[in-house]
Amino acid sequence: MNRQFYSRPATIVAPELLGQRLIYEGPAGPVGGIIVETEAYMGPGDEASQAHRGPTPRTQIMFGQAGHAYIYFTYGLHYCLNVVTSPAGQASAVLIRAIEPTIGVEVMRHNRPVESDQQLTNGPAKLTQAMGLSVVQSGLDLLNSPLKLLPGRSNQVIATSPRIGIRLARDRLWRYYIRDNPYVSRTSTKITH
DNA sequence: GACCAGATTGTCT
DNA sequence: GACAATCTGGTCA
Repeated sequence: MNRQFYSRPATIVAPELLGQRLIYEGPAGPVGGIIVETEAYMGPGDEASQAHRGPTPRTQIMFGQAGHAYIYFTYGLHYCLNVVTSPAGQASAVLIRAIEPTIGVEVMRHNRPVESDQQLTNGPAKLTQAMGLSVVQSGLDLLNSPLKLLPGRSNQVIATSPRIGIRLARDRLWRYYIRDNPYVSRTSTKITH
């Protein structure tokens, strides 16, 4: 996994991130798990992307170098984690929507007390809360920081669907997830394979 | 499971 | 001033 891996369009990188391990070496020890759900955002040409109207102070990290983390604050109380892709300036990024918790599960249970581990990281704001990520970690280089990606499983069965929680460009099937994995954020009512 | 309301604040028009 | 790449907790079935 090198810079070249990330320097490709989000629609290519997003499905390839499925099955890989996301790890954050946090203050309470390493936390993370297997990525099971992602979404691609393609920059200014994508109406659903925050980069749609060009760079702003908030979105400038998306316009920077591939392989960096872009974490934003939304709905007044939630954080979402993205990986910047494509060559700098294109503002293409992949939203990490869900992971299967495998590393530091005790720490994540403490960060996010819920009844079942299935609810621990099965959503974009849930996994940032469980892993202890916020805008403080935004901008970190996944190739050289406490936030990193490592090889995990391969040969996963990948399904696609429309992206979730957006108003525009709902016709694009740019959500990718591992089929039948219990940690995917929701059982979509409208699955397209 | 489906549908709905409310939380809560940064960001941009 | 409108809205947001969401979540929780309620109702009804």
